[in-house]
Amino acid sequence: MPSSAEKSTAPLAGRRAQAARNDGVILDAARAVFLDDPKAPIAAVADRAGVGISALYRRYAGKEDLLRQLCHDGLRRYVAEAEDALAGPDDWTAFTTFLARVVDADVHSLTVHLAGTFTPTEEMGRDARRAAELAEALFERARASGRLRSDAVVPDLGLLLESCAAVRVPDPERTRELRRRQLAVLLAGLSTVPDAGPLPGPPPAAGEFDWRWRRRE
Amino acid sequence: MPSSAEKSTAPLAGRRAQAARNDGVILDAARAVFLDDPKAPIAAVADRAGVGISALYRRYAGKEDLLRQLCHDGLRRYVAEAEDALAGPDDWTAFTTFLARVVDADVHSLTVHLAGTFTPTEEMGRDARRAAELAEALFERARASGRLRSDAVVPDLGLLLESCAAVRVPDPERTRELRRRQLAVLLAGLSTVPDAGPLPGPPPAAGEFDWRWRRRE
DNA sequence: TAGCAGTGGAACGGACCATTCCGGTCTGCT
DNA sequence: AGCAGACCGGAATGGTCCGTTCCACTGCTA
Repeated sequence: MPSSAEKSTAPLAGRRAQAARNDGVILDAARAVFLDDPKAPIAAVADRAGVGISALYRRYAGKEDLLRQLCHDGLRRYVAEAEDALAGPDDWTAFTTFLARVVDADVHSLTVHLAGTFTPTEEMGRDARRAAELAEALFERARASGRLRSDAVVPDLGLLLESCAAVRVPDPERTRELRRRQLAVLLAGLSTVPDAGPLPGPPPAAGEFDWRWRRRE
Repeated sequence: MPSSAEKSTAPLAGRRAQAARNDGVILDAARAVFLDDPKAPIAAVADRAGVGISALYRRYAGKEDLLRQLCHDGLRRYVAEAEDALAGPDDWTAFTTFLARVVDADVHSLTVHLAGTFTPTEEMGRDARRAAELAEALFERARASGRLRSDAVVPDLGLLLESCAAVRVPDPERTRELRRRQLAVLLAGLSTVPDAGPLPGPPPAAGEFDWRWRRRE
């Protein structure tokens, strides 16, 4: 309990400050909780954040609202990482560091795995489209670098991210390490190799993973 | 109507036959349902099987019992496929066909993903141990063939199977195709390649994925 | 034809959860 | 100083979902 010493200047003190700080605390807690279990109860978030349920409902109209927010944040993160990577000079490096960052931040769980639990906004649709464009750009540059096997296609990225997100152990830090390893294996598998035969079956198609976004009834 | 003519020989008719047939129908339905959603309600299985709930409870003491049975079957399937593959002459082929079969049958979802929903029997423990031995044997043979990259370790198989099981679209047949593709990528990634750097981070350890088997409370 | 294995499905009781509501506390303003 | 209201903790509410039990019924089987 900081007393009334600092008043107006500093980054807010007292009740207001606590409230403002809670904004972040709650969002962080929500991210952690729903990352661990997409259908965790709201109360779990409140507990994790160390606040009451009211603090949550003061900020979000309901669970769906919170989920949507979280998912949208993840989407934005994805876009941001893609843009950042795209700014780099080396084609292959841009591709791999983008994937590494996205895997590290578990953006996939934050977006795809939360899909269907809320009705998306129009803006999310736009962001998703933009994300797809950027991913394609990254992919094309990777292909241009010549290090990508020729029968790999853009939607393979979906498979790759899903695979990495599936790796999961109780300890988050260890999870990150194992995912990095898995990513390395997958990237090696998608790289040009002299002998390897072609990948089997029809390659994944563009919208083939969108089914998750259909509202679950 | 078929009176007491055929009594013991023929595949049974009438009430008894129906019952015997239901055994299989129910098990199939249960597999399909729980593969799709490990926490599906019992009623979903009954519906899918086209029988009443009683038909289920006549055969299994409860949900846990059914799940355990299903899981054990999966485990046995795993062992059977491993033994079968081990009998083949070519080291690398034995390894890859084993994996393909296990992935096709979705044995991973049947075992690991159902873990923690029931208390395992002692026999399952034995079978699990045997499964691990066989997997290791297969892995060592693959290594002996020289086609496996040197920094791959046995527990990487767990990562691999988890990854493949994570691939999932509404259509089961398409799911199988996509998983085959994913498996191909992963195997390529685990194969010996001239330039590739070493895999990052500490490799997965032996019991590192056993946490799922701890009873969820 | 009596009896019962086998069954369908309603009913029960409990667990779980989103959301609302009711005091209470502290603050910023007058 | 004092008060209106922002903010909050957490109990209470109402509803859904699900495992399991129960009971009436059917048609073999002996």
